[in-house]
Amino acid sequence: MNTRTELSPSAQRIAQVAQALVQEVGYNGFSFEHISKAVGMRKASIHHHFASKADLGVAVVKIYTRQFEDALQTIEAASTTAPQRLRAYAGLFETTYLNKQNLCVCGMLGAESNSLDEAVKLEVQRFFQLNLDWLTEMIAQGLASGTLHSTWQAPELAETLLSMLEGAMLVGRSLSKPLGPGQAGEVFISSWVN
Amino acid sequence: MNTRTELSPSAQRIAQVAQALVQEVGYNGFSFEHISKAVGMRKASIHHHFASKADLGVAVVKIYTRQFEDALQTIEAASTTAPQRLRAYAGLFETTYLNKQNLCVCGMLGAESNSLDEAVKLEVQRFFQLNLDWLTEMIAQGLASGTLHSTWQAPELAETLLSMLEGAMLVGRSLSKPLGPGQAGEVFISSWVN
DNA sequence: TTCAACCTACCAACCAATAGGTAATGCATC
DNA sequence: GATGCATTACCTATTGGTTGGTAGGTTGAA
Repeated sequence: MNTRTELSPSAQRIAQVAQALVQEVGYNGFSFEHISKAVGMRKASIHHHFASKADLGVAVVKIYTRQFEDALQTIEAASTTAPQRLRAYAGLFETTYLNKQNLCVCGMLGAESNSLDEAVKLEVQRFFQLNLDWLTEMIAQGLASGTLHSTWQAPELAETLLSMLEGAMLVGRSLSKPLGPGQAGEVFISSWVN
Repeated sequence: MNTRTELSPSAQRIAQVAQALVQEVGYNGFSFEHISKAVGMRKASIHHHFASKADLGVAVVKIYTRQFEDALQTIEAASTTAPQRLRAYAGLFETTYLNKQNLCVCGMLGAESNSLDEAVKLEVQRFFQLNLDWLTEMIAQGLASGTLHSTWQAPELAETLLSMLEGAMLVGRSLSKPLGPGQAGEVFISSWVN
């Protein structure tokens, strides 16, 4: 299935609502009935657009991942140094959190990993790997050019940063913190910048 | 309800199984029927020990939190410097993860926060606050005594470290990483140790 | 130009399975 | 004989999903 294949307007609305529900209550926390009410369409019609819940889940993650990819490209275009880019990256998570203390779609699904259909799980995996790859490259560039300093290698730093941002959303929501992963990101990133 | 009130052997087994299920598939991912099968008791009998799912959830988190408190005391008794203690702390998470790539009970429930009964949510909050308080104190001691160095204050460092450990479990599970939060913890902690 | 064939979008009604939870009862043992 | 533990049987609501159908638009050949 081509990610760029555009969905019908109805399908888009459904996917949008589904994404919001995943971020709010998780994959196991919502049903077709919830979506049905939110979009004002009968359950059977939801099934017309997405045959199964797994199909819907896959679509949601694919769209989310694509948007993230676009955001990463925008960051690369808008800034040049690694510190700038990493801070902008952390900003993506902060922005998500600031909206109703939303979790990252894949953070939520990652937690629920074990109860997801294989296809959904795979898409979530792809999202994380994509993020790690991008972060690793940015950090490696920073280390090589001297804008970042650490005794650790880029891959470990990338994984640690991503973990921290995901975790900060989770902890923040639990404690109803007004601010999210932005601060944690800054604490971490600043330790590599001289 | 007194946390120290001991549960009957059956209730303990139920709570144990429930904890494992929370860590595996989350609060919304299991039912009384799952527990029933695992402990070899009828669904109605589970209800005899825990009137509602929320009651069971509260009990699980309370037990988990108590065990964590014990572990923190053990760490304080077994080591003296902040770096040692923080590394042992990260070790708690690593140990959890190494067992079937389990998530922290409260990491999982924190993600599902929005769909939890208030009582469960509150217990999860208590767990996180307790962890933050302990970490903050340990880090503050380290900063004061010179075994740790950072331009940041103890509370921010504590929150960042906790977030990172929680997040690392989530990301690790999603990518089926054999190693969990231990490495991320080390990356972070080592940046404060000279 | 018309008409049949074929789409897409949507719907009411229904299905079996599962959800959390209740009631009444048996059976120990203290 | 009350108390604690477990059972069978049952309840209602909800779950993801299916069936059979309608309404409206495209298409393409006669």
